[in-house]
Formats: sequence, structure tokens, C-alpha cells
Amino acid sequence: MADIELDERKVKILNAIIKNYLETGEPVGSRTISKYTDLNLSSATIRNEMSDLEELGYIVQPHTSAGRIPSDKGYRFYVNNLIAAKDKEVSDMQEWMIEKTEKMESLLKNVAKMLATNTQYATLVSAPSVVSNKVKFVQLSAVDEHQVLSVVVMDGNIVKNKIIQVEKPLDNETMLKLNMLLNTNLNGLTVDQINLAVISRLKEQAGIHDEIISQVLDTVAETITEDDDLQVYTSGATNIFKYPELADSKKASELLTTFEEKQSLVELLTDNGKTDETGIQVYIGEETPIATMKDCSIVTATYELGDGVKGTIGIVGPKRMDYENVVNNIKSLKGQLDKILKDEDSKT
Amino acid sequence: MADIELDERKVKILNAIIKNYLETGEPVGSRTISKYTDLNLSSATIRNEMSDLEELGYIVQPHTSAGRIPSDKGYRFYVNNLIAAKDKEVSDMQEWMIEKTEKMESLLKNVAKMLATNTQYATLVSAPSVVSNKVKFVQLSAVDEHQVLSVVVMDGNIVKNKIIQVEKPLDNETMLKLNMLLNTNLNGLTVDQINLAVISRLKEQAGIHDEIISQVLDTVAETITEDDDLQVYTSGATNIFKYPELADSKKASELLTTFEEKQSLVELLTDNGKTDETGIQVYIGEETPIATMKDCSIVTATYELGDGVKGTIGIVGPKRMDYENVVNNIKSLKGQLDKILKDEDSKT
DNA sequence: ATTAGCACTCCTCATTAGTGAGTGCTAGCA
DNA sequence: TGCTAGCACTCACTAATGAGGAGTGCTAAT
Repeated sequence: MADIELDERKVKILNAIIKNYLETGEPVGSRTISKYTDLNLSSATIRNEMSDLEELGYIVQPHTSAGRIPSDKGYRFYVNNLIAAKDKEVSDMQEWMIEKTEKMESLLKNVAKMLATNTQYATLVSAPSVVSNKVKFVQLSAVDEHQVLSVVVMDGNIVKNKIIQVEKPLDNETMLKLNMLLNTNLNGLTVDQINLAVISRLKEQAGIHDEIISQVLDTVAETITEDDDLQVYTSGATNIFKYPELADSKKASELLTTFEEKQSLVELLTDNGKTDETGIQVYIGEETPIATMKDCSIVTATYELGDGVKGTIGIVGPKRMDYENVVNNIKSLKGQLDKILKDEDSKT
Repeated sequence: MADIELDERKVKILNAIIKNYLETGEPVGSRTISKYTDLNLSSATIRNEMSDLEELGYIVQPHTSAGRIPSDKGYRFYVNNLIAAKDKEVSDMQEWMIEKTEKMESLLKNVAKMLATNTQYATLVSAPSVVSNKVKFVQLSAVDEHQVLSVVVMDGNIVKNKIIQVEKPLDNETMLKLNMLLNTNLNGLTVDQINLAVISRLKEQAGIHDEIISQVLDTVAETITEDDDLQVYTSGATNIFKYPELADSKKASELLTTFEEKQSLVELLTDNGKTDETGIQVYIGEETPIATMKDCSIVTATYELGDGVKGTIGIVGPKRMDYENVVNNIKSLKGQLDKILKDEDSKT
């Protein structure tokens, strides 16, 4: 791609500038590079090269007579061409942690937390979307005379429940019949297959005349289809204070509010098909779909739990984030999630 | 109490200073008071009185030749003596919202959110502690050959569940027997009554020799006793950016981290018995039990769900928070929570 | 007891000058 | 032709200075 316009030396210099800037966060000057790199060149030569790089749009001067910092294009080049994809295992901690947890919810919370601790950036994890998930098991039980408990187990062992208030108790026989009915009719269906038609067919079979049964069936349907209000888990949002370029009151406030509200984060996590073959996606600066994150970079990965049921992991940090570390971390984690969730699924 | 050392005029002036400071956040000078109040006094007179008030510790000068701001003692006096406890109803929105939600979790989330929107401060709500909550209903069901679902309903309709992996399927009869056994033995017990002794008695009755049954019973016990990792819901944490005295990078970072980690918030929410007859507790500045909140004030209230099962609502804001509004808000909310939770409970 | 007046304090803000990091350019060198 | 040394220039950052103003404390007069 950009190989035509950049000779080897320019690439080396650009790389050096970015590496240095990632560490310090300060504009980097020609003298620094002249000493930092192994190509023995004077600062003057570097200056000429830097001038070229600036003209080509890879670096930028915050003001005349300051050093240079990478532009979005520069970062992009770095991410595309310069990251050594070392597949080294990222800490055993991860595996251990994942082994231990069994509930989806706490698993994802832990994933977010661990990733935040590991990277020192803000992280977000979305739960696998349930829309195309299948019903595995349904059960109604009489808790007491006026309350019926409806429990649904989905593929991937996601358990949902709801308590139904009923006017008068359901007798045992009806209960049994309903359970049979529900399981034979709903098992194997996905959430979006359970629509009004299915429900009314159920009601017919159960004896549509009974008001209570009708109500119960409605609630079961609700239990299943109820969207668990967009499950996004975040962690380490306050890490942004570690990066001066994001820590000023105004920016931090906006960013943290975005994180707190979670709503808009969904946009980020819904797979837009632009992920590359590794399933990992990097947004730099202006590329991000969320306005309040214009000064950030975001790395996301989608993980799968079989059958196209997908969730997403994301990391948000300053543009000068340690892309190498982050990408490796997220890649390793994605792999493990893919694995564990499929395993758990196949255990059934 | 302080009635001896403060004559009526001083009280009026102190009140005026605090009111004014609550609004502006700026130190308030003698001239301002001289015009603001109805007691026609010149600024010089006010100055003398303020000098006295300062000596008595109710107000403080941030630096020589600045106006005065209330000290913690001043705020305390204000809260104790000067707040008009108008019991006016706080927005119908509240009731409406509470009616609508049925799940404890989303109910509390909404409470936190609404309170944050209403007051523009940060809020936290802890779920009712489950320790002394009673088991109402237990059920095991075979999801498939290798998985058994354990569901427990507690008083207040809190539902817990867990999936148990079993080596080989349990036959219907055993299942039925176990369910009978569990319900007759556990119903009505509180969480902390369910200890090892109870469990082993259960095992004995069920036929201790069976490894699988033993495992299943252990997991049921786990399901019940498992602490739902300290359920604290927060909202509006980013509101602190609205108050310059808290918004600087360092303080905001500390505060928000405290909120994000939630762990330490528990300290705040565990009832320490110091609440007054209304169940409402106000911490001002140094009085707060959490170090990072030394520059804040906190108002908490405990709500009950019968039988001494308690949860807490809290508001965190700057010391110059609108105590009157906050106290009223929280009082009204507490009342409604008390009511609704008891109602729901008595519906059983 | 209250008030007017005045000197004083000290924060705030804008201006100024000094410093240094870093650049662009030019001329000289291999 | 490519590299380098040198120099003038730019501009953010810092500290010092001073004017302005809000507010106080004290004193003397009412």
C-alpha cells in the first residue's frame, strides 16, 4: 500500500517516532531520534526526513518548533505494518480465571476487569446476543398459591426467570400439562422465532378459554424474549485519568459519561462486518464511531459461542495506546473465550 | 445544643451565608449578606458578626481578605437546625416508575438512576442483604441428561439459580424425592441458618452413599448461600464534574475509582446504627467513613423489606449540596420503597 | 450598638521578559 | 548527490511584575 511512498529509512524513522511517542506522550524531536536509532544520522538529516514525513501526512507538529507526533494516518500505518504479531501467551492468569467462573455474567465481568488491569485502559465486554439463541428447557413451578415461577434455560446455559402472580392456584395436573406443552413446542426454537403465532398456537392447545393459562403463557413468552437490557460490562473506565491528554475535566467527563450510560457503547460493539480475518478491529481517532471518543483509539474483537451467536470485547485508550500489547491481549482472550464457550456448549 | 452560643441574629446570618454559598460555590462577603437579608444591617456590622462566627468555628476564610465559606461544623448546624422539613411529594415520576418494575435488580437500578437525575448528584443503592432472608421455595429440574437446574426463591421474590453438571442422569423418582426433601427441610430457613449441619442431615435423609446426590445438595446450598457479590448499583457518578470543587483531575479520579470499584462503598451502606429516628443519616466532609470522600457530603437512608432485611440508598455530592432537596427526595423514596417491598412481600 | 471610612491583604488576571527545545534553511564537505 | 554543521528564528512554558478589585479589620464618629 504505502510502500511506494516510504523508503526503508523513512519507515524506520516513523517507527522510532511513534514508539517514542507511545512511551512519553511528548512530541519527539529530531535530536532524540538521531540518538535513539541505530542508523547513525545527524539530527539535521532526520529533520529533513521528518519534514518529508509531515508532508506525506504521517506526522504532525502541534505547533511550529515543537517536535512531531504521529497523525491518525501515522498510527494507522504503524498498526497495519509495524506491529510484530508475536503470539506469545499472555499470562496464565487469564486461563485460570476463566476456568473458575461458571456464570456468564460474572465471567464477563471478570474478563472486563482483568483486561483493564492488564492493559491499564478502559474495557468493555458485551454479552453474547441472545436473539438467535435457542431455548433448551422451560419449566413452570408453583411457588405458592398465588405465584408461579417460570424458568427458561437457553443454549449456553443462560437462565432467565420471572414470577407470575395468579388469581387462583393452578392444579398439579394443569401444571404438568403446561410443562409438557411448553417443552415440546418451544425447545430448539430461537428467541426471534417465538412470536405471536407460536404463542397463540400454544394457547389453543392448552385450552384458550382459560384466562389464567393465557396469562401464564404470555409471561413465559415474555421471560424468553425479554431483552436483558443490553448487557455491557465495563471496567477500568477511570484508567483514562492516567493519560494526561484525556484527563482534563471536559474530555474525561464526556468519556466517562459515555461509559456510564453504556447505551451508545452498543454501537461500538455491534459487529459491523469490517473486522479483518482475525476478527480484530482497530479504530484510530476520527475513525471511531462514537463522537466522544475522537481522541481515543479503540480495539475490538468479536467472540463466538457457536451458531453465530456473538459478543464483543473492546478496549478504549488514548491514541498513543500500546497497540502491540493490546492486540495481543485481546487476541489471546478472544481465543480463550471462543474455546471455553464452545466447550461449555458442547458439554450439553 | 448550639443554641447557647448563637443568638438569633447570628443564626440568621449563618443561614444566609450557607444558603448563598450553596448556590454560588463562591466565598460570600459581608456586603452580599447586608443586602441579601431582611435585617437591615450595614456590611460593617455583618463583618463583626462574621468575625464572631468564624471564632466559633462555623465559617472559615479560605484566605485573608476573601469572603467566608461554611465549615463542616457550619454545615452540620445547618443540617440539624435549619432545614425546613417540608414533606411535599417529590414528583409523581417516582411512583410511576416503581409501579412498573417487578424485578428487584432493575427496580434498584432505576431507583439509582432516577435519584441521580432528580438531584444531579451521584447515587448508590444497595440491594437488601439476603443473609437473614428466608427460603420460600426450592426446585431441582433435569434440563437434560447431564445438567440439573437448581432454582431457589427467597422471600421478596429474589430468585437464584445454578446449573449442576452431573455424571449420569437422575431418575424421575429421585428427583421428586429430593424436591420434597429440600422443600420440607429448607423452607422458612434464613440463609445463615443453612449451615453444614443442616446439609449433612439432608444428605443423610437422602441416602448419603450416593455421590451424585451429595454433590447436588452441596450445590443447592451454594446456590442459596452464594452472596450475589455485593449488589451495589450506582448512577450519576459523572455528575461530580458539575461541581468545580470536585472536578479537578486528581479528586475526580479518586472519587470515580471509588465508585467504580464499589467494594468500599459497602462500608458506607452498611447500617451502623447511627441513623436517627427517620432512618436518614447525613455525613459531612470529614465525617464520612470513606477517605476519598473527605470533600463530599453523603446522605443515606435505609429501607426495609420486613423482618429486618435492609438495604440502603445513598447520595454523594459536594459539601455544598442542596441538603434540603436531597433529604426530601431520599425520604420520599425511602417511604415508597418501604411500602412497595412490604406490599410485594405480603402478596404471598 | 451601629456605621462610615480607610488602610491593608491577597487573589486574579494580563503583561512582560527570559529560556530552551526544536525547527528550517543554507553552505560546506565527502 | 547525500550528509552534516551552524545559525537564525519560532513559540510554548515559566516566573516575575504590577494593576485592579473584592473583602477584611480596625478605629472613630454617631
